Amino acid sequence: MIWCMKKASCHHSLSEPEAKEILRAHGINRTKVKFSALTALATSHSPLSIADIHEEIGSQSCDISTVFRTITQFKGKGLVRELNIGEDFCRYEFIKPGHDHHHHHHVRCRNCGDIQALAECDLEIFEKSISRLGFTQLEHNLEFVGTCKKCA
Amino acid sequence: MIWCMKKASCHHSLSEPEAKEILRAHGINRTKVKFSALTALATSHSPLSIADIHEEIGSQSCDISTVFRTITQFKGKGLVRELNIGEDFCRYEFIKPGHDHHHHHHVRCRNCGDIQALAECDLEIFEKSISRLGFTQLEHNLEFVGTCKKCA
DNA sequence: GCAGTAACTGCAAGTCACTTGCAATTATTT
DNA sequence: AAATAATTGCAAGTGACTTGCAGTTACTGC
Repeated sequence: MIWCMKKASCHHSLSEPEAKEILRAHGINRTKVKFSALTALATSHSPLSIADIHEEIGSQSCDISTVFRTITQFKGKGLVRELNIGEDFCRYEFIKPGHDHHHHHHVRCRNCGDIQALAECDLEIFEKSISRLGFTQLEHNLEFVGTCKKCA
Repeated sequence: MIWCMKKASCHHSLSEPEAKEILRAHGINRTKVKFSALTALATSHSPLSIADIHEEIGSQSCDISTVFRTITQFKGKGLVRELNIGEDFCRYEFIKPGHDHHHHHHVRCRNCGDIQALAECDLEIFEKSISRLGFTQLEHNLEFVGTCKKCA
């Protein structure tokens, strides 16, 4: 079980035709909001909040409720992973279809909010023990909060 | 790094004089609400939500905002640990002063909501790696969600 | 005990993330 | 191009949690 750090979070380049194909393949209408939200998520270096995405799209160009609905849809299609990093809102991370989304966790600075991704994790040891309790379909959520160099 | 399960969550018996002494020692006035909240937390077999505690005290006998304020105070004094187990509210766990509060995590059934505590964990390996990034005062939060036997 | 001070409380209103109903618009299908 | 289905803006609604304020209660020093 090796734990090491990655400098950047998962970041994908996403060409326009690629984005449109993803939407089509998932039965999502190709509207400006869906396209912009997908692109924002795919090209971001760190997980985005709904407000971040709304901002990115252009907050006056669309209603925030539409962003909420869009992300709910993306989540349902497996296009994003929802993160809870001890903030009072969720963040979302793009999962590129076809590419193995390597499961990982994050460290957030409690002061400046900077988020860094950790390398892939293997918590099978835990999950095996827990499954002996009779639990199935286990999901785990492991997040760290600390004070980063800049804020120390 | 050994992971094993405990059947029950941390549960303490707490005599009335003991409870009163804890409040006194922490500079908290001994009111009915503080006393009842402390006792409810200490004797519970699983982490309680604010609504749980309010219920326990007697929902008509005190305002829920008072419960929020009480728990905020307890948290500030280190009497409770706040848990986020993927619900849209927090749960609180009593930390008995003087007794080593062994750090542990939980499994929650996504269906019935049952929560079970896991044995003490040692995530020092992780934290050492993360501290090499320059992060200090690390806290981590690891929670599992699964489907329990009854709900499978 | 008793007055003075500080902590606590109920109530009502407010915040913030997130949801929902509805009617109008836009994308996709045929 | 018409029919159908998905998407959207707007406004109102949840639910957890917070806050201002004025009245009450607990603690402190005498």
